[in-house]
Amino acid sequence: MTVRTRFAPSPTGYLHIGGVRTALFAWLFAKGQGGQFILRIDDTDAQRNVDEALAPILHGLKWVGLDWDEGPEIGGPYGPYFQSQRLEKYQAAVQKLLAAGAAYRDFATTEELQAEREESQKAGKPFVYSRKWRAETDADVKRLEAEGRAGVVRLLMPREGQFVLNDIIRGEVRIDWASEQDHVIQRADGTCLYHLATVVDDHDMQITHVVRAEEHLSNTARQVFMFERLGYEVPVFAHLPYVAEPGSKTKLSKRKLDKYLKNRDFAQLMEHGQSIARRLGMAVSAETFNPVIVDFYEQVGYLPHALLNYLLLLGWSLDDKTEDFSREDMLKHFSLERVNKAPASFDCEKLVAFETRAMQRLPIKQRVAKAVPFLQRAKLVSEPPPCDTAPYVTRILEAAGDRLKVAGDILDFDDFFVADDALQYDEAALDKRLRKPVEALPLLKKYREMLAAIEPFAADRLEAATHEFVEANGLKIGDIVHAVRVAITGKAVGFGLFETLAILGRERCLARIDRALNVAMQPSAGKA
RNA sequence: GGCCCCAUCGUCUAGCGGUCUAGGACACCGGCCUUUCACGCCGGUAACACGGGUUCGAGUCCCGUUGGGGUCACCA
Repeated sequence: MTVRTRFAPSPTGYLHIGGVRTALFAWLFAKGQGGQFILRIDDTDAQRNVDEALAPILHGLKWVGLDWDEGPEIGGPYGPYFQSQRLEKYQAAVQKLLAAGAAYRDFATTEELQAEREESQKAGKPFVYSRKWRAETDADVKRLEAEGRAGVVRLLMPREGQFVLNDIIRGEVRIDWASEQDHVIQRADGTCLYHLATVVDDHDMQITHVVRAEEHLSNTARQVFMFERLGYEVPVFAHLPYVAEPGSKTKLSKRKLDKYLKNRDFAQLMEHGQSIARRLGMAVSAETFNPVIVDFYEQVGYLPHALLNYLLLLGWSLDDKTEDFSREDMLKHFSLERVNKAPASFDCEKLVAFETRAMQRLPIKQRVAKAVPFLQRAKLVSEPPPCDTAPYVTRILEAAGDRLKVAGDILDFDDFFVADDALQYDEAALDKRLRKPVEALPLLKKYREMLAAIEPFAADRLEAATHEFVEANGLKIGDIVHAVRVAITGKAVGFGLFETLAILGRERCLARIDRALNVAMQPSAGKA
């Protein structure tokens, strides 16, 4: 029997980072042993814009490369894969449970139930429904309906003994049946609830292993109860620890961004992403654009594999040293047995470290291919790009080396793409390097003349000439290099100056220096 | 609060009774390199929550305490 796992998100409008990890583990477990990974949409809670709320989830899964064998868009032999389209199946299961004496019709009102709950709470006892409005016969049903009551269907849960679960990750877990409620599985209007639906679907779709987050652990007893009373084979369960907040053990949630933003690393990750997004002209509201949502990483230009590699090690490890996993390595080595039991907190710094390493290893050609779309989105390069774009960006990225951590970082080098007379100067750098040192402007002028004559206008020649220039004028290299950098890039920081000069070319360098000389003679913008 | 789960450096983890004076990675702190930034290199700080057992021997097994977390819907 081949292994079949599933990921069953509800259409919330975004893909949570913890959800990706759950999907990853389920995907790896199945695909690693030649099985199937199924995507099913838990939309029993019929919402209006399912398509709209689902799109980002499908998109996110595709982006990280977690492809599904059956599910939305591709269908499959056990469809439909949307719970909202499977109601008859659930209703049939309800009938079966009713017939088997595993469920009953119940006519209690919300208020009556609430009263019972409060009573047990007052008594300090766990709530156990009295089953007072349970209809045992058709006559009961008639009588209760005549009272104007609406009937739901509840599970007739055992009230003695223990449920024993053998979880792949957590081992043996015991729960007293008495602590379980008579859960509602069908509403008065005939619609069905999640617990029933998930059991019916997992069976219909022949799921062999339910790999899901730990918050479902306490749901397992009632689900297994249904599997058994429905005469279904019970799948194997594996409950993953959840992904926790940075620096805490509380479950990571999209709703607590304000709190996470107080974490320095998280705030930094966010700010870095937002600065890129802003330059792309994107909306950067924390509500829709933040590191808890997977889309964030795609928009900013992270490599999907780096995210996956990081997430893989969040709660799982192969041994005491292996950190880098190719997709093949992951599939080959992953096992649920080695998943940790304790929650793991989301560590931004480490994610960035994986990303940095992955980007460094990416061949230059691919780095260029990742970067160019960002230049286009920022309107720094036209679309389609001029034919000299690729070689030009290649030179920049070669010079930038590992300074490009995510593809969007290419925007740090926007100065290579703007017109000479549109270059923005960092005022602080201008003050420090050109306006404040008394000798700066005359020196820069002199250096400009040297540049005008130098042949060839190439990095190594420029470097040698600059050293000669420094020596001839009794300077230190720092006396000229910083001034030139500010003059030609507008910035205080950047990669090697001589590469920068060479890439820009003589004409643009001279034009920029001339303009900088002019600008530097004006008073600081802030004071003007 | 009831029930359930969890517990090794700041973080992710290795460790499945002796090889642990606890290993790796990220972060951090020094130093080197250096035209800025980044990288790189060298070195360093840093953990078995606590208390009882079991055992010749416990980070590793058991119990308790403490702490953390999850869950208690006609949500999924």
